[in-house]
Amino acid sequence: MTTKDKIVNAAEALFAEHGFEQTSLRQITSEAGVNLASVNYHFGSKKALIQAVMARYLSRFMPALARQLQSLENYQQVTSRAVFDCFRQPLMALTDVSRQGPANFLRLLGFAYSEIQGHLRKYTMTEFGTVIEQLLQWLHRANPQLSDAELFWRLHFILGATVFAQVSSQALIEIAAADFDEQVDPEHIIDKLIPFIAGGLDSSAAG
Amino acid sequence: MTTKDKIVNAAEALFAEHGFEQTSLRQITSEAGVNLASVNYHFGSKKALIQAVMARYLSRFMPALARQLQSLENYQQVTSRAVFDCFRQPLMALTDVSRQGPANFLRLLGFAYSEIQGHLRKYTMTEFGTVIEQLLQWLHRANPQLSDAELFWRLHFILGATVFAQVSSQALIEIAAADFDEQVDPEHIIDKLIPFIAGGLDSSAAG
DNA sequence: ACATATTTAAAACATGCGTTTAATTTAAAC
DNA sequence: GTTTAAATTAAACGCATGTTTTAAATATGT
Repeated sequence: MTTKDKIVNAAEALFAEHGFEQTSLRQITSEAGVNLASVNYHFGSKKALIQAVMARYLSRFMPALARQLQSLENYQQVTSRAVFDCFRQPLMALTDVSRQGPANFLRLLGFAYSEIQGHLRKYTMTEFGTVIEQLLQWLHRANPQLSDAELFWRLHFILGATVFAQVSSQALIEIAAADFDEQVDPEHIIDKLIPFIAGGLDSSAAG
Repeated sequence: MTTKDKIVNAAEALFAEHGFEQTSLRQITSEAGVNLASVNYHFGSKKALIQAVMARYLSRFMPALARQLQSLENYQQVTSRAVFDCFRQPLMALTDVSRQGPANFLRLLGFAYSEIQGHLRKYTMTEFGTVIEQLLQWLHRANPQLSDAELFWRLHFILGATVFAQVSSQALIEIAAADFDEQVDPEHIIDKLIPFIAGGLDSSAAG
C-alpha cells in the first residue's frame, strides 16, 4: 500500500470518529505510520486531504444512486418509501471501500455539513447536481401534494435526522442496548430511519 | 451589567454562531469588552463557561416544558402533534433571555450534541431527567403501537432533524429565498418542522 | 481611615496546530 | 554506473489556543 493510501485510510477512520477539525495531521500520520510532512507533500494541505477522503466515497455513491433512481421508471406509482429504498444498495456497496464504509460515509457527511456547511454543499452540488435534481424530481412525483419549497425543507430535515443519527450512532446503540436489551448494528440504523423519514415526508402540510 | 453577565452574553452569541470549539476566549472577551483572564477568574475554565451558557436556557426551558406537558392531562386523546406543540410556548418564552433566544438555544443544543455528545447528554439527563421521562410517557400514550425502543430511536431522529435545521437555518433560509421566493423567519422553521416530525413519529414501523 | 477581600489588568507560559524547509534516502532513466 | 527525479525524514517556523501568574485597582467592611 502506498503512502498516499495509508494516509487516506487513516484519515478516513479518524475523521469519521472525531470530525475533521478535531483530528490533527499528527494523529493521522502517526496512525498511518508515515511522516508528518508527507500529507502536505502528497495532498498539499489538510483541506485537500479532507476532499480526497470525501471524493473517494462520493464518486462511488452518487453514480450508484443515479442508477437506482433510474430504475424507478419501471414503477407506475412511486412512493417516498420506494425513493428512499434507492439509498440502500449504493450505501451498502461502500463496503468495497472499507469494512465500515457505509457508516463512515454517513458520519463524514454529517461532520462535513456541520463543520464546513457551505464548502461541501457547493462541491456536492456542482459535482453531483444532476443526481440531486433527479432525486428531487422523484420525490416530487411521489408527493405531488407538496410544493417545491415544502419538499426542500423536508429534505433537509431528513438530511439532519440521517446525519445526526449516524454521528450519534455509537452513543445511541449503547443506550438502546442498556435500556431496551436491543442489539443494533450501525448498518441497520437505516432500517429504523427509512420508515421515519418516509412518514415525515408524506405527512400533510403545516397547519 | 456585571463582567460575568457580559461574558455570558457575548459567549452565547458567538457560540450560537460558530460553535463551541471554533470560538476562542479571546473572541469572547474582546466582544464583551473585558479582560481575557476574567473568564477563568469568574468561571474557572472554558468548559464551565459553556455549561453556564447552556444552564441559563435549560433552567428556563425545561420547567416550562414540564408545565406544558402536564396540561395534556385535559385531553382525552393525545396526538404526537399535540405533544410537539407543547414545545412552542417554552421555546418562544426564551426571548426573555435574549432577543434571539429560541434560535440561539436550538443552535447551541445542536452544537453541544455534535461536539461533546456524551457530556451534555449526561448533564441533561441527570438535571432534567424527569421532564424527559414525562415527554416519553406522553409520546408513548400518543403512539401505543410503538415499542419503547422504537420510540427511543425516533425521538433521536427528531432531535437530529431539529438541531440540524437550526444549525443550517441561515443557509437554508437564503436558499429558500433565492430558489423559491419564500421568505422564512428563523422562528418559523418550527412551523415547517412540527408536521414533519409528527408524521415521522406516527409512521408505521419498519418493514 | 484603614485593612481586607474582591475584581481587573497585562504579560507570559506551555502546548498543539498546519505548514515549510533543507537534507537524506530511494527509485527511475539513460 | 552515473545522473536525475521522486519520496521520505527530522527539525523548525509562525501562529493561535486555554490557562496561570503577578501586580495594580477597586470595592467592602469595620
